[in-house]
Amino acid sequence: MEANQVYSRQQQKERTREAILASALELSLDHGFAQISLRQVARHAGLVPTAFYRHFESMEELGLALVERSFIMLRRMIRDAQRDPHVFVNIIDSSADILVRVVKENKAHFAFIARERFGGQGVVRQAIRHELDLFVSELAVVLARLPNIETWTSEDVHMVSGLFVRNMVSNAEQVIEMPDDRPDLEEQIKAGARRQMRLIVIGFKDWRS
Amino acid sequence: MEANQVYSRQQQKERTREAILASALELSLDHGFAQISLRQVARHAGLVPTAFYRHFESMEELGLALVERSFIMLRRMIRDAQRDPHVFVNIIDSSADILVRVVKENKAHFAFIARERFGGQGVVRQAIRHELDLFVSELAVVLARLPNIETWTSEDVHMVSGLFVRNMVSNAEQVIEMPDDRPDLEEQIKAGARRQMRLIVIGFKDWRS
DNA sequence: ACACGTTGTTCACATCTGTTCACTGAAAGA
DNA sequence: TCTTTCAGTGAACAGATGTGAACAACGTGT
Repeated sequence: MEANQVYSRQQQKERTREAILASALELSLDHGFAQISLRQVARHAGLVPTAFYRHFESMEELGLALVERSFIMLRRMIRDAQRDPHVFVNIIDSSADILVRVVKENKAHFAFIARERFGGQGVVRQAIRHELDLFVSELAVVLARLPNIETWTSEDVHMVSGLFVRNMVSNAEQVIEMPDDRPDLEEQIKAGARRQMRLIVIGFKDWRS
Repeated sequence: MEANQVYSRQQQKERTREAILASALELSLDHGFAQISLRQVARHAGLVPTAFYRHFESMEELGLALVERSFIMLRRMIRDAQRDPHVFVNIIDSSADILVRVVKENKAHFAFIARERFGGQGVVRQAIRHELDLFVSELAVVLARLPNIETWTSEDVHMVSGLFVRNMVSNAEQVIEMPDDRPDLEEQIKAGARRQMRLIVIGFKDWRS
């Protein structure tokens, strides 16, 4: 190394580990995680292929680390959103805004989840499905406290939660696929998301069984 | 060839083309289309790698052929479903039944669409998105004639159509991922789909703007 | 009957892959 | 200060990959 005496051993190790993760995320944006090779990741991180093994046993382990990391990000986003004062005033409109903004900010992570949820190799895909199921359950707990919903059966609440998460994922997909030079589409996506949420919410008060 | 004098040249060509398409579809069920190689497809179809080029210029072209084929199947399914007398009696329940049945029957095609919709390489993914958009528009025309909806703006109808297609895709994904040895899950998926559709339909009559 | 065109084969090559092994240099610990 | 530890290197491998060129076999139109 040139002038890295500044960093301790642990710091340096953490640094290159970070570089590997970032490289994998960036490369999988273009080609999908399952398509990229160990050598590509190492090269992009400025490493020789064999050095990869000092940090991950295999590409699969790297993939699982990315899943974990992506969902940590997702949960932080939800937590922050719940603190936002705007969501009390108008849940639907602000949710759409927040979704679009956060997805744009963390495009690579969301794209990773969206793609590998189906495209990925066995274990990674399984991990994502598990995390998503968990996420539906967590949202169900939040929803259960809403005015029109507090009398519903837990099955019904779970269903609605699934409906919301599904639409969240789907809208996130749209934002990811949105070309950078078409900011008009952003408003269109938001409008669609709002409409969908409103329609679902309208059904709440007349729901039975 | 051993005893294939029975078949004309065109017939034989069509046969191996068919074999290539079927092989690609079958192989992509396990690993995803983007992961499989030209050589694997050729081998599985009983061909030498270079013979592949007599039928497709590249794997990408093969992928596009599979997209086309899968959506032809999807449209035929919708057309047949509309003829089914049960759908008049109870749209929601029979839709859920039909969806699960057809997806089970054409698992490979649906899995291909679901996976490559996001996991795939650029052109294939783009083709699928385009076909799906088209599909939403087609469904919108059908929906526009429904009792509560005929007064809506076309934008709103399009939105609802998107909501339905999205849920259809999502439920299809669940059916695909369903283990073969768990037929109890099937009823659960149907129940979920029914609930979701009902909730959305309930919103219809109170929808405005 | 014969020349042509087309499907599929055989051989070849350069490239990229994952993984192994022995190594080096410098930080960490004694 | 001397020794140990360990992140990163470099060369080497066996295998898979896409693709090109020459060639064989055989339906097809003349």
